[in-house]
Formats: sequence, structure tokens, C-alpha cells
Amino acid sequence: MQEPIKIYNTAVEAFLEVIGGKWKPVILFHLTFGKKRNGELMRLMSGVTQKMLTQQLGELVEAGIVARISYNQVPPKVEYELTEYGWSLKELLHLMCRWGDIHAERVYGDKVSILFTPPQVEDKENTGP
Amino acid sequence: MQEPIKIYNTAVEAFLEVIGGKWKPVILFHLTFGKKRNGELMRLMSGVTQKMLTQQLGELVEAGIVARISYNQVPPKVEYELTEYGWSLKELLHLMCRWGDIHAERVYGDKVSILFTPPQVEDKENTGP
DNA sequence: CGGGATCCCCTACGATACTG
DNA sequence: CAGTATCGTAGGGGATCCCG
Repeated sequence: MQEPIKIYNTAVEAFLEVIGGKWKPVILFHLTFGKKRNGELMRLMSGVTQKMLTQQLGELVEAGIVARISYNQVPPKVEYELTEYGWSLKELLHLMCRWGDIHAERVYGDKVSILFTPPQVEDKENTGP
Repeated sequence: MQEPIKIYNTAVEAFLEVIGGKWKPVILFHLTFGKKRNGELMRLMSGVTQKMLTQQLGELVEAGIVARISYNQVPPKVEYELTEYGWSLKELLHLMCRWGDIHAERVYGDKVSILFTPPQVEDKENTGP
């Protein structure tokens, strides 16, 4: 049989099915700046629990977007990095960041604080001190 | 006081706070092809309930991303369209669609069916019949 | 250090029915 | 046609303890 086994209304839904988790875009965003260890991600993403981080990372690994590199040693060392396929999301993720940045300023003005701001976004305007 | 009233780890979180709903990206995506009535969106988005559609649209209106145009007449007629600010999401939404399209093919091959495919995406490759 | 296993809560979401 | 109101539920997500 050649019937479709999967039906989407739009391809956007296919995107959301993979990237739609609460923390996934944030994880991926951080990985666009290089491979990261579990602990690093925990520190970067204040608010996430170990369980959620592990779970979401696992789903991203299954989807072929993130690679998990485990060094067999003790204490354990595990690194996560984007696969080649995963890198195709970089532009998207950085656009999200830029839009969020503009939106945050639009809504909160100078009463918002963004802890991690990549170099690129900072370039948008060089408002001196 | 000038303390920040809002703190994000990254601006991506600010993006997700506004666009992160289950149906919001899909709604917005459809609106990038012109204003739509409630019933049209219901038909385009098989699976969504009236309640969720109304709710998510309401939040988008509050965020200033979507405009609600109500014609006072009976039977009622209400249209939704992107605000000027909302249009700033178009590139992002279409990138999501393109990525989802590629991903769906990568995962399901020809066993996936996408009901609504915008002209642009179809252009990616003209694989004849 | 990284991450399983459990327990539990809560809210996002769905189904249904009703109104202007 | 567009939108409420109500109720019920699944599962996303948090806290905690434990293990290699």
C-alpha cells in the first residue's frame, strides 16, 4: 500500500512536532555556539530541571538533530553538539532570538534583562553607555 | 526603581513566550497568506477546536501581532489579519514551513501528505510526475 | 558528573453544549 | 457564523531520591 502514513495540514506542524518542546529551541540555540556539556546547559538554562533537560536532549538525539558524545570515564563526561542536519536550524534559531530580543524591548523597554546575548544580536544597535 | 521586571536567560525564551502556543505558529502561518475568517481557519487547521482557536487568536491579538476586525452584522463576520508588527514574523514562519517540509520528507519519504503547501515551498524542486 | 526512577501536581487542551 | 461556558482528562513538567 502506498497510502500516506502521516498527514499534516501544513509543514509548520512537522516542524513543531520536532522542535516544539518547551525547552528544545533554547537547547538548540545554545548548541549553535558550540558543543556543550550537561552541566553547562543546566547553568545556561536557569529554570530547567535535570529531568527535562535529559528528556528533551534525548528526543533531539533521536530526531537526528543533536549528537551525544559519551566519553567512557569517571567521573562521566558527556557532550552534546548539533549534527550536520541540526545545523540547518541555526538561521531559524538566531532569527527567533533576534525577534525575541526586539519583542522584549518593545514590551518591557529597559526593564527587561537578558542574561545570555550572543555577539550578533548585540550588534543590532550600538547604544553607548 | 529601575530593576528589571522581567528576566530571560535568552531572547529565544521571549520569542517562545509569545509564539510558543501549540497552534500559534500555524495560525500565523496561514495569516501570512492574507486575512482569514474564523471558519476558514477552522477548515485549514483540521484538529483545532473552536475554543483553542479563539483563545490562541485572542492572545495573539493582545500581543499586537494579529488584528481582529469585527463587522457588526448578522450573521457575524470577523476577520483576522497580521498587524504590521505581525508581518515581521513572516520570514520566520516560512522558514519553519520549509524546514518542516524537508524534515517530513527526510523522515517519511513519500509516505507523508501535506494538505496545504504554499507556492514557494513547492518551488524547491520540480520533481516531475 | 550525568542521568535514571518515582511520585505527584497542575494546566493546557479537548469534547460537548449553548448563545447573540 | 463566531464565540462563550462548563467539565473532564492526559501528559507535560517539577521535586526528590537513587545509581554507575
